[in-house]
Amino acid sequence: MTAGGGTATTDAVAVVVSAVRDGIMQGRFAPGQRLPEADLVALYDASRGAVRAALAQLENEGIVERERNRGARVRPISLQEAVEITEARAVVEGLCAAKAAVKATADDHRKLRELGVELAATVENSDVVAYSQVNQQIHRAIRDLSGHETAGRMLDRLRTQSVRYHYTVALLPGRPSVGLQEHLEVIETVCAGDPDVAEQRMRAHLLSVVDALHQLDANLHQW
Amino acid sequence: MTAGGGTATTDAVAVVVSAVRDGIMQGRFAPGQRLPEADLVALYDASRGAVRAALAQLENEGIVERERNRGARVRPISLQEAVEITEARAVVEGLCAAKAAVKATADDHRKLRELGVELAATVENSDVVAYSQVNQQIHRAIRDLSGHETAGRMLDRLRTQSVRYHYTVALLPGRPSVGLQEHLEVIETVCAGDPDVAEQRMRAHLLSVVDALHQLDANLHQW
DNA sequence: GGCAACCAGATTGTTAACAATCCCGTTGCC
DNA sequence: GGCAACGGGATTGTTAACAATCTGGTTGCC
Repeated sequence: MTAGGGTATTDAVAVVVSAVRDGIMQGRFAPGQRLPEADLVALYDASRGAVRAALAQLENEGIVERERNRGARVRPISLQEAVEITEARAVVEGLCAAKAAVKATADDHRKLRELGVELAATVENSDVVAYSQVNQQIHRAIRDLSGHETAGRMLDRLRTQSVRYHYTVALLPGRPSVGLQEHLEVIETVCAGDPDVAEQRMRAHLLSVVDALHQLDANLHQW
Repeated sequence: MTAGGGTATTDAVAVVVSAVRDGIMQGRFAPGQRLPEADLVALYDASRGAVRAALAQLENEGIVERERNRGARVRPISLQEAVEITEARAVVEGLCAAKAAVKATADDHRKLRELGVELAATVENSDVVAYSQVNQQIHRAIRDLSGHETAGRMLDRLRTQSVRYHYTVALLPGRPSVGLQEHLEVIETVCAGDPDVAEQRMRAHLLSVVDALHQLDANLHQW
């Protein structure tokens, strides 16, 4: 559940990093909210040194910003940045899809199609939470199939930065069914073994997420 | 000169980070070499805490690896990893080229073409060092023109990981003239304002670097 | 001679106290 | 009343000492 990027520092800091990151993802820490070291020490029963190291790492991951002598706060992500992140995902996951199309075995194809069926079920049941989860599983599966570790690390990093937005995109009316269609196409082209088409489809899918983000923005300004 | 990624931590650690990073890039610290904290303290006259924070950041950047209670060492980069990094660069810089093709002004076109002329001169003079520098300037210019900050951060990170290899690629016989040709094509298509073709050309260029890397590997095994 | 337990030096991990900086309410003056 | 200097409290930055762990060589036994 907890993005497992990077090598281990020490145990204590890893615990704090995970806790704060999850807290941000789940919205328990709001964008812009301050994160005083003393509070984190009390919350997670860690030493100040550990908290300090954890904040440094989170800053490096881009989800926390620090100002000298003024502490850390949750970094707010603008819509423009969410768009950029999704555009970057589009090209990197496109690369993964292309590699996956070449490398995947018949057994992998079966598992991918299974995930496709699962995703269809979540749309049928209008289960937005499950939709998001299976959605992630599909992207993760293709990223794993590609065997491209560098791309994997980049995607880990991008994901942690933008997860807050993913939930909201799935809430757009009609979005899940569009997303389902696109995912099924991606899965089929990966199974077909054509790297170029697989890449193109994956990119098209994520660029449609970019459109959805803009639509989300329009809705927000309307209110 | 010094890759300027990331926000500022404190001054002292930033100094150590830059120093060690440059040391690795220039080959003063060899891959696999140990980096004892005490040595860095003595070398850069910094406190141990600062050195420690710096090592944590360098680990996060992927150019140093640490094992608990066993210290830090320069992370060796395999050829496979260099290939992966270049493949990732291909798609991300492709994105930048596409954006740049749309955004660039007539003045930008002029400056780009100037860089192309400079690059041609370095090939004419067989000046490999200057070739590498102008090469970087061209890629940097396109990345800046794109205005895509997320892609920019990703490229910064990729670059610091693989700089050791860049020098060597330019040393392959005939490589500079091939690279020159490709760069000129990229520049012209960006100036033409067609995002799709610009992206395609940039990707083709970097995938040809991937080929060069493989060739480098073959040469190495021959010796 | 070979091998396992052991010990000293070196190296890293952790903690706690000290110093510097900033924020914000207060005071005194014009 | 408005404004600038001041000061206490809170928060972060830095340093130094202490504890834990690893490495490599040595000793003693079989």
